[in-house]
Amino acid sequence: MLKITKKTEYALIALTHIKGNKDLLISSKDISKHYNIPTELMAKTLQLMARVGYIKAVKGSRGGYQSNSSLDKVSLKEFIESLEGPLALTDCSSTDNCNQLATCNIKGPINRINDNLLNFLDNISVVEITK
Amino acid sequence: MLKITKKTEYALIALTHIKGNKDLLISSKDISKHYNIPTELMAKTLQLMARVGYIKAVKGSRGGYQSNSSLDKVSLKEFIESLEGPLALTDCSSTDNCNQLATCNIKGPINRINDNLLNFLDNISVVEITK
DNA sequence: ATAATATGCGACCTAAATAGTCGGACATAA
DNA sequence: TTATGTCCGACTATTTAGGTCGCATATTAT
Repeated sequence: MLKITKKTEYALIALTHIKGNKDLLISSKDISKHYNIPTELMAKTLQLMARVGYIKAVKGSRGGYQSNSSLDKVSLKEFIESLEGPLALTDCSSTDNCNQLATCNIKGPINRINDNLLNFLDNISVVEITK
Repeated sequence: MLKITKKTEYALIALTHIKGNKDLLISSKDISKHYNIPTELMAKTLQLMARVGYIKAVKGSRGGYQSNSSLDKVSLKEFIESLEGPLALTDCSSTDNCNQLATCNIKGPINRINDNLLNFLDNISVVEITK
């Protein structure tokens, strides 16, 4: 309930580690071993972050990942959503497939809270975590 | 991701409905039909709320539920936790069964964010939703 | 009395989301 | 040409959420 996923956790741990070793190439295995994270899952998560552009990948032997500048302006909301999809407190906040939609008596307040929550996450910068 | 559960949703809808019909006895079926909520699940949720003390139950034919005053001071955090258990952004925020605990490099910032988030939910009163 | 209609409660089942695994392709340096 | 990387999709397992069922108890109307 209200938890962030392991994927997001692993992503933040990895990102922090990579940023802490600026200019060095860090392999997926390095990180997964260091932090006791399942190898394949760590690999997949790093690939995802590379695809999105948060880190730079270097292929081949002696390859690895490198910190990519310019994620200073990325908010936690943006970060999570780019890895996991849209954030919302309820279904009706993002989609409209809800069986109570027509008669719902808490839609207004809930959506207001949802907005405030997303705003809260949007005002947290990822670098507040990774630095 | 970050969603509140249906149980909480149903609880809030029911509570709002019951409070809107002050002094009247509202049955579980009434609510489940009105809002298109699975009967048994609505029943269970109402029983839970009655047990916690948010509403008052009257058994027997012509029985039902009634609004219980003095939930004005209940926060959304308190409400959710009493129905679902402790809220936390990560495992390490509430328990200590985490495989990264020893080496984790984001524990500090994450727990700070967790605190702020819980604080945010603790500053929302349930009546802001139900009224 | 007893039938009808409520709540109370635990065990159970199902569905969906999350977490983790596997196999194989491609890239590059030693 | 081998060792060591990233890349990627499909797959399986586990956990959590969502929903169902059966039976007990309480109360009221008939």
